[in-house]
Amino acid sequence: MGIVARKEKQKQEIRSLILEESMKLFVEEGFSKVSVRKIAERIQYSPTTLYLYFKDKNEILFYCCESGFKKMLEQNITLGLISDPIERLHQMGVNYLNFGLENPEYYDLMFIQEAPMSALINMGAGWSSGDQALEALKIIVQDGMDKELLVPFKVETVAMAVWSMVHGLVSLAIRQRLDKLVPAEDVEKTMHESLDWLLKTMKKA
Amino acid sequence: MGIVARKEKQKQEIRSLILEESMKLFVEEGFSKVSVRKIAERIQYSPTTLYLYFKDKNEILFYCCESGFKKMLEQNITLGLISDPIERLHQMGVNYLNFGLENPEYYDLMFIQEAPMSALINMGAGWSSGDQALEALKIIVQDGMDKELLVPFKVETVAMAVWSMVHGLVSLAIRQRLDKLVPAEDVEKTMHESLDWLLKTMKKA
DNA sequence: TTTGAAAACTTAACACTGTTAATTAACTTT
DNA sequence: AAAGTTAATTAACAGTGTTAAGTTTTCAAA
Repeated sequence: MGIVARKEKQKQEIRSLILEESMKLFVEEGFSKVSVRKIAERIQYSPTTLYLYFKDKNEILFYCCESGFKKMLEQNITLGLISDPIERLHQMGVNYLNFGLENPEYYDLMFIQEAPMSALINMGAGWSSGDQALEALKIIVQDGMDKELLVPFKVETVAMAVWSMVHGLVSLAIRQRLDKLVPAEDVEKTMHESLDWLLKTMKKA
Repeated sequence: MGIVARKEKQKQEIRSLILEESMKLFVEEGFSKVSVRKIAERIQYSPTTLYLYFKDKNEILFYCCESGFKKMLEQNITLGLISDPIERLHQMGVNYLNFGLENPEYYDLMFIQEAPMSALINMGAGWSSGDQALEALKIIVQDGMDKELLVPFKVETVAMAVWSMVHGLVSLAIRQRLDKLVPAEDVEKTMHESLDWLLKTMKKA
């Protein structure tokens, strides 16, 4: 059945086209400016056609997240070389901050907006590449404790703490809340200092 | 000029009415469900009337934030009794987590949404009660260092780290991202453990 | 090659959203 | 009472996500 396979392929191509153009749109203009009609206009289709390929707008955003996570994981391939858990964790944090600050629209979608998560709930599926990053974090923390560089504690708890901190930094920065604490031009520098402080502090004496 | 004063008072009353009803609305139905028309319907005025009292919707939300901060500060009055900086900081963190989890709609507005901040930028004014809370945090951190309970570091940096962490915890929880790390029923407990871990970790040995 | 069903796509419409300009109603001052 | 000022409204614009109904295209069987 070569013909049904080809049709399936075409369908997937249009799906990809929709996702690509959606991503371009919110990288260019931010999350709030992405509308079904604007996406449709870019791919030269009627707005309602999108509903033949995706359940609703949230589902489109959900799949855009996936590609965001891939982007994020790519940034972490350099990590493979670092073996010291603390240093590795530190570099992971630095990458996280940089990703957030360089791709605020992606970050917004992946971690701040609720839309993609409500799509996730309305679907059976999980969050493949999203979970992957969290697993990596847990493994490093565990490794650090095994090598007695971190004081022993429940791994999930420490992982949650570390993730929350870097997420807190990025999300407050993106939403201009850190300007209240330090001058705007010092925000990025101070964010990195905060990360340094955390790692220095949690390191076993 | 008793008459002009009375008119001014009436104007302020309607302003308050708008704000009260707006707050009720998003406590009941969440931020995204608050629309100008819904507010107007509740106070039995035409939607456009709101624009005679506020520049736009963002400005309404901005003033709702103010009342959120007041609510938050109220929760902190019990803090006055605690003199030990670490314990005080800990209780402050606990209050913060509780406020976020108990008033997710308020928290959303105050720290996650960008709308109120863009209103702030379009106004000359500052963020009176918002800044106040941050000052309190800085003072405690400074106090902890003075009393040699915390290792010396740039105060803004440590304050930013602590705030980011609790904000990260709350905002990830509100957006259902922590379910990816621990089962939903353990989220709240683990959040508090993360906070405990931070304070235990940052305490000078 | 023509027919007919299935798939792909579009048009029209609904019920919303924030916001502005023009218009009417109400109250104050002369 | 007439004129002027303020307050509130109606009508409208341009946009949003989404659904139902109608149209066009595709493609296998007769």
